[in-house]
Amino acid sequence: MRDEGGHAGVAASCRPITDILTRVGDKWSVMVVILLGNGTKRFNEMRRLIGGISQRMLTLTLRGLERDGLVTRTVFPTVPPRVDYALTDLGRSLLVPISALGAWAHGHRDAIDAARLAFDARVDANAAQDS
Amino acid sequence: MRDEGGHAGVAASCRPITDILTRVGDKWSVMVVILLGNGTKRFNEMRRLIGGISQRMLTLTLRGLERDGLVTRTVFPTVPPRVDYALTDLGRSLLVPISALGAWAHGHRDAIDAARLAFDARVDANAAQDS
DNA sequence: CAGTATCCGGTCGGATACTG
DNA sequence: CAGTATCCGACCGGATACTG
Repeated sequence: MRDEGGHAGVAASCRPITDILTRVGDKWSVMVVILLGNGTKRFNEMRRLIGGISQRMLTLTLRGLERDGLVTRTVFPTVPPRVDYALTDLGRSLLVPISALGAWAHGHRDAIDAARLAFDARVDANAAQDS
Repeated sequence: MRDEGGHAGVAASCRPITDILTRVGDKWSVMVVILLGNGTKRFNEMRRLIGGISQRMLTLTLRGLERDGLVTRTVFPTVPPRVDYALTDLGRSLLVPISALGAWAHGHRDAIDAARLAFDARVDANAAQDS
């Protein structure tokens, strides 16, 4: 019982993981979660803090996180309107493994950059040889 | 020093994390890494085990992981050709936070599904009201 | 067996304009 | 302020055909 016995169950057992990773692995979700990790924020406040995200994408990202129960959206019926976003308990619990992955990414950043440079150099060398 | 002081540094500090997550958050990378996590595999062997991935995507996924120094590719100049894929030390170290995230995903799967159902029901109810 | 090459539909995400 | 609506280019990923 090591790696054999894999009919199609491998894909099935990874489905939830991949599912989460595609939610959190998109262009902005992690940044939003981490940002909300240190406090409630308003819409345009996040927009400014992130700097580079479009209105549309911030809305879509927040809606996705809200749908998954990671973020709450609180509307104050004032004028001008005010909407607060915050992490739920579920969202805060996600912060733990996300931070672990973040720490890994930060810690191995140089190694990855070096690997990329080496790989690209090797590819370029091969391409030049095929002239 | 809590959440203020964010000019544009938030995006910068999340760049490596997002970078890793877009690599690992694509459709197949996690599955491939976990699969290689319990041993060296050959190309078509992985293709069968994953079941559902196209030849093209498996190639691209493996090339990406190889480029980042997470996977090694060993070609045996035999006939028919044989190519072995395995995790590097870096790749194995990634397995740790990935597994943590996997455990989180697995553990909170029901909560997320429930949140989605509730959210969709709420949206449907609002849509019906706007008839 | 282990790829590469090409085509092509679907989705992601930015830009812009408009609204309560 | 906090969105929605629309358009559109870029990229992702599957299907298919071909190769050493």
